[in-house]
Amino acid sequence: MNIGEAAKTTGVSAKMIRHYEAIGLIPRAGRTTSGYRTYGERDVHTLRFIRQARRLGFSMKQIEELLGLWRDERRASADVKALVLAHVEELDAKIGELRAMRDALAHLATTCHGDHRPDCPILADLASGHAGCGASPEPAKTAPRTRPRA
Amino acid sequence: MNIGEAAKTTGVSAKMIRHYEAIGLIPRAGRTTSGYRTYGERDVHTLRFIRQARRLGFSMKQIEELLGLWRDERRASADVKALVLAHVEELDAKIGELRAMRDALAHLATTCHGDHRPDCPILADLASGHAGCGASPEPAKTAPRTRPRA
DNA sequence: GCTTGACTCTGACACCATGGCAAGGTTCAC
DNA sequence: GTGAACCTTGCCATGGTGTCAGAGTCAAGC
Repeated sequence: MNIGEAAKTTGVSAKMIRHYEAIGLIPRAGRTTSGYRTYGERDVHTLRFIRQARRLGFSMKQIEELLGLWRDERRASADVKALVLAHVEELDAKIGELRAMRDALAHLATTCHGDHRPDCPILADLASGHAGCGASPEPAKTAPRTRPRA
Repeated sequence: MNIGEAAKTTGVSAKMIRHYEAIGLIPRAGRTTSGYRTYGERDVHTLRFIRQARRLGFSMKQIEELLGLWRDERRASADVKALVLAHVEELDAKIGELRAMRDALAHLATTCHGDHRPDCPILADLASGHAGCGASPEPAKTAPRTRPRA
């Protein structure tokens, strides 16, 4: 299987497959004599695993750990669960931040009459510098942009 | 006021002030004969406006528009409101995605006994490739990382 | 006046995950 | 053998921020 077909069947772009190889997330693919990468069932499986984890918002680092656990026959399921629960907490934190922003903005919007006149409490509030959103956003792992292809 | 002091009083780092100037978000600052940037009340005001908007999760592009409206005496408050409501929708979408991930993961976690044994439905699910999270995450504007300083 | 420390300047590199483009090689069907 | 569709590598871009390096500037103390 060439990289294009692997991409098609796994939903991971060829570009990303190469990238994952480059950063060592997946082992170096086999090559034909002319240098084309080749993929088998096993590789496809791994790629699907990765795509699925990305969809669930895991960072590459976390996915590395998940892959390690996946490949380790002697893993303890508790380790997997802990990793997942930690990620759930991250998501909760992120959601909380966004919701604080959302609520602050929605409230602000209600204070603005929204017509042709120029005076606008929203701008006044922004200019005042006085917060309105309690959240103190973290670096905030960007969610994976899942497959524009599939 | 030098850039350092402007940074301190506005909560925008000196680095970012220079960056905003470089991308044209704020006008070029005045300079001393030796090349130091100087800032006045007006600049401080603008910077606080920007910081506040970032805190509320607006992208730089949106902030550019907000600044334009802010500076335009003849704006219609409806334009501001529309911009804000659009951003609220973006936030809602983002929150929805994250919550879908969160719920899928939380559910998955409940299926895993989480002990010393290796068998783990979480890994099995990831490996199956069969989704579990309906969300199809967008590029996902990273939330601003607000001031480690203040 | 000289030194020292705190500031400033510019520019480059890093993050993270991904896309895009370009210039060239390969494979396969017609 | 030719063209289309694929593959290769490598570089640049995104967004918003930090960090670092090397060099200039300023003010205060001696």
